[in-house]
Amino acid sequence: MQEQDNKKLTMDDVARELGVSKTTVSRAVSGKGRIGDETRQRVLDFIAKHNYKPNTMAAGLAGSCTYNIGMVLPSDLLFSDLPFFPAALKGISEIASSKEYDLILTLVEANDLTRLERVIENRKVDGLILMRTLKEDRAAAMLKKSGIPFVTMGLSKEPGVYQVDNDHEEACHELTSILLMKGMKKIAVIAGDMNYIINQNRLGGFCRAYQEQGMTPDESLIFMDAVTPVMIERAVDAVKNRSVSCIISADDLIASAILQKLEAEGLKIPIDIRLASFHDSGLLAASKVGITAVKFNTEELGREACRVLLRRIQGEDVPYVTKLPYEVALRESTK
Amino acid sequence: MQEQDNKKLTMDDVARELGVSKTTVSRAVSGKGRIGDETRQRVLDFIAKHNYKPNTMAAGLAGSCTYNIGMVLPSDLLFSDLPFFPAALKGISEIASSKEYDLILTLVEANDLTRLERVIENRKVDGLILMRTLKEDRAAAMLKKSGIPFVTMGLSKEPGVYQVDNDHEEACHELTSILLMKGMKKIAVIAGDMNYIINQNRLGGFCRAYQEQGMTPDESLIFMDAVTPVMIERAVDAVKNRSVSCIISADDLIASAILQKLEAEGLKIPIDIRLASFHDSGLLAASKVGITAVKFNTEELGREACRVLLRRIQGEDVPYVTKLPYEVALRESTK
DNA sequence: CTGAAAGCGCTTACAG
DNA sequence: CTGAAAGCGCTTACAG
Repeated sequence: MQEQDNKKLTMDDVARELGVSKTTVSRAVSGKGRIGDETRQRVLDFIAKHNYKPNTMAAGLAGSCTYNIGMVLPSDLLFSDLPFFPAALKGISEIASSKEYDLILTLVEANDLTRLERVIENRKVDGLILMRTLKEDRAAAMLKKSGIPFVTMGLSKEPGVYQVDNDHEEACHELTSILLMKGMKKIAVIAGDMNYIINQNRLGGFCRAYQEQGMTPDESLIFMDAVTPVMIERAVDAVKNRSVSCIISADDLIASAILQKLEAEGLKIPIDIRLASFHDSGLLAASKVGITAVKFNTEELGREACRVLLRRIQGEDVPYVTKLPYEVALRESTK
Repeated sequence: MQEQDNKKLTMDDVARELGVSKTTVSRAVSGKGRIGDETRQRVLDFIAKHNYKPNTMAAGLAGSCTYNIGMVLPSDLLFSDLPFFPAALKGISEIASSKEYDLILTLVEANDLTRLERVIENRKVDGLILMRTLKEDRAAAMLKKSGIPFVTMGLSKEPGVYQVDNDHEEACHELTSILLMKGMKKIAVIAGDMNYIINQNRLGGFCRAYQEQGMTPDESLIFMDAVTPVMIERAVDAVKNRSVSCIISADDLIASAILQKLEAEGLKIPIDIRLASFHDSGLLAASKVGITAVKFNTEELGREACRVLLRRIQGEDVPYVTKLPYEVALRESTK
């Protein structure tokens, strides 16, 4: 009780109280360097009892390690793809905090890397997670050059980058294959910002499914970069009189805009047209008919990304690409 | 170009190159301490040209300042009250990064303060923003004891706490008053977790509006802690045959659940019943009828909270309570 | 297995 | 207005 109210204990205090050197205390705390079992235990006991906490700033300066990991998120993703960020964050936070790491969150605006550069140059983090990959990934390129460990959520085209993904390509491939086999030959796709690799992967899986069945997708039914409600409405307009059997929406925000538009046009699902989506967030719960969707465990994606990063920081060998499973939930909307 | 690839410049390097002391460089960089205008300019020019960046760890250790600010969020709020966190985050990030501060995000689970304690004990931040206030605010209490500057988003019952809020009490008071004056005497309220002060404020404003018009709200029409869809459905069930004129929903997630339930029950808005909500997020865009809502500028709330915190960190005097405006948008749902 | 000492890159009294 | 020097609290060769 007494010590709690005093100035914080330093390593010096601990060493003095115990009659050992700072070196010894440091070794006991960090687990690095040779030290007798008994001595280590004595130090550890004392520390636990008196609630000593090493000063991160000092440790960082001396050992160049911060116990911080950086998360980098394009700020527009805060609002689109809504359920993604919170879920991923929760997973990352869980693993990070179990290893005593804290999280520094950097929102990057468009193509402006200054905030990210500051974090790197100030050595505020031991490693980073890029929460989304881009076609022209200047952030990934910069990080690679800087030599700091990092992992991306989603596939990256930069060679030699550690990446964790739900395999959206394969997921969209499977979804499309199923729809095709069910007899829907004319499928439209409405996808978001094609600068995000994830959207490219989805589209890629879609096309591959067609090709594997010896068909070619109708390019006039593929709508890319549908980032505003108006663009989505236009896409639906362009689709509605062409006897399309099904629309695949590249995420739930798009799907819910499509739903509204279809309703406004008086088109019923699955009678007049069918609909399938990615993600399966609460956004679609409002729909009376169940919407077929590819489901991902985004929290687990966050956890895994964080695990991989931590291993990289420790210098462990990790495979470059980790793919996590997905699940296709078939529901009424594609009956 | 040359220096960019070399080891990072240190303050020592700069001092040597310029033929001045480290002290002088430090003063020029920090702006603290007496220094000649001309000297300062020389140093600043050199720094800009050679892209010198002070090492935060070192500065932190010596001057005990981290250039980090902490954001603390109860993890359940990541998913409920959906639009709040991203918007607030964006605002905070904007101000913080304009002052060269980075953001450390701490998710706290239920009543577990360990993560927060770690951030404090490791002195990882210069100050914190509590993104939500609680009835029993152990986090606020702990921070106050620790003496570290912090501000809360939302009102706090702890005395002597700096707080920034949208004045939900007054907002709900105004909303309710308007509804009452429009002749809706029997209003039900469905509110979320009452551990959050914000929900108490909303309810408080509601009751005050009744009292000011010489009436008493019907307690059996006030539903608190409606945190699951099932509870919200039950509340609607309890309301539906009691000729209630309007339901006030304490946030958009609840409102959208209410909408679904009303639709399932075949109740039309505003014919059979009316509805008003807080926030006005995209969640309600799916509704065909416009939903009356109190609107807040959450991004600005984030900005202001961050400004207040930064002033506190600098030791400036700031009023304890800052209230930001709101707006009542009357729409079809309360016609 | 343990310790004395130098050093990480800053800040800040204290002198001048 | 400027500088020499001590110090922030750790880590880590280097010696023993």
